[in-house]
Amino acid sequence: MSPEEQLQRMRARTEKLIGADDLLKRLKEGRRLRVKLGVDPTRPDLTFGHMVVFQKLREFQDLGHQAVLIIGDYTTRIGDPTGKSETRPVLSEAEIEENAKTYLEQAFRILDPQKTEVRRNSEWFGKMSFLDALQLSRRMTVAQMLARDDFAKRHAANVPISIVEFLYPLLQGHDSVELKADIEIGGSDQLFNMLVGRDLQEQHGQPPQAVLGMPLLVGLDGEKKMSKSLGNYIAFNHGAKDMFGRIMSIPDATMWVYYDLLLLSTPEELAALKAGHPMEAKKQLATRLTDKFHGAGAGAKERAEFENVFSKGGVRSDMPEFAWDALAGGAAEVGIVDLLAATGLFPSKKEIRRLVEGGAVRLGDDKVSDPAQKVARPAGELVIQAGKRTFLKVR
RNA sequence: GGAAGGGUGUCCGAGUGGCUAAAGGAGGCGGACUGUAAAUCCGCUCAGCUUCGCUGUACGUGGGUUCGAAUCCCACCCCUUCCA
Repeated sequence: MSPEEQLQRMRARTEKLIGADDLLKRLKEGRRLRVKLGVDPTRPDLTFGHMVVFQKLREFQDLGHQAVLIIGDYTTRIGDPTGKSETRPVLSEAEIEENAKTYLEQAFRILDPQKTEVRRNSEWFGKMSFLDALQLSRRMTVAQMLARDDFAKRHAANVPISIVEFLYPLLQGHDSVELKADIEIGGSDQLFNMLVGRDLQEQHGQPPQAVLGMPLLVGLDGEKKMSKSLGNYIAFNHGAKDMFGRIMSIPDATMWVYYDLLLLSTPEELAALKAGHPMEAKKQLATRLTDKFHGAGAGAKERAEFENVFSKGGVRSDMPEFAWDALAGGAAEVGIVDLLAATGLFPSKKEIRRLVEGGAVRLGDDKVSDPAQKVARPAGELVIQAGKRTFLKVR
């Protein structure tokens, strides 16, 4: 593929590409680019938001470039303030290590492990002295930091900004120096940090990396950025049922974004889908994404379940089962609230009571609305539904 | 170091001695409608119990005043602003 064509590919679906001319030059030299992508193992799950950026990295791999996946095990101990209104909680080393492990496992569902260089930034930061850190910190000014949008906002709103937060972009930037990155990929909210990498590289006499900002994936609510802390996310690790279900719950407008950024659909494909019924398009979206993470066929199975449960008002075929004796302690009958509480599927008895009073609970085909209702030991098996999506079986 | 303001439930935000488990909004959950979308309407939204009620916990932390405190007093912790 010609350098120009490669650049074209790299550019697809990006929000911003800085340093494109220079990048083209390197491509023309036939260089194998070192493509950096950093993730902070702050939480155990990767979400579909990460998928956008991982898929871009995968594209680079497919073009024959060197992917460098950097696990921010050291930086996580500081906490990236990006997009946050407050400082992140500090994780213990063990938690970070645990998260890092699952991150890799998940990342390789998208990336080609054979073509991925995995690094941890504790490799170099762990060796740095405090003096080294001070030297690093003198490379940027407060005014430069305050140019970053979220810092500026917080500052204006009198929301505290800790000094370590100022250090974060420098650390991320220093990673690029250590890795001699040719290009860094990140969400568009990472632009500032990635640009710091350019500055630092230049100060170290390295050619500055290109910076590629990917659009931020919108979450399930269709409005805010997908993030674990907002709860509006889909994780790589979600079970097929949850994954399918969550996708089905997104607003219609959002599904086109998902088609584009997650399935990399062509404009023609999108046009065809838009011509049909949105429900059908959404089912296909959910099916294809579920297949991607749970294997071919998983999506179709969930689709069938979904249609049975929600379109036909049926019950799920695979619901958790409980033994009556385990729940009721051998009693012949027990209150509905106690019965459900014993399953451990609900946060509190109050919550169950509310569900019952709100008419959300069904015993078999019968709606229960009295929390005092007793349930007798079922002769065979008894299906209980609480709310739209919680089913369980007692036998 | 000095001065002033502030810390309330998932979040935002009222509340300055009892009627406050704490207005209002957002979010969430549930119901109706439906395409588990959107829009709309309704209900719920700390926990436990022997549940038309009772009890426990909750307004930064710890004490105190009071029959009674988120509200008053003291100490401490934290945040913000201005001055140095």
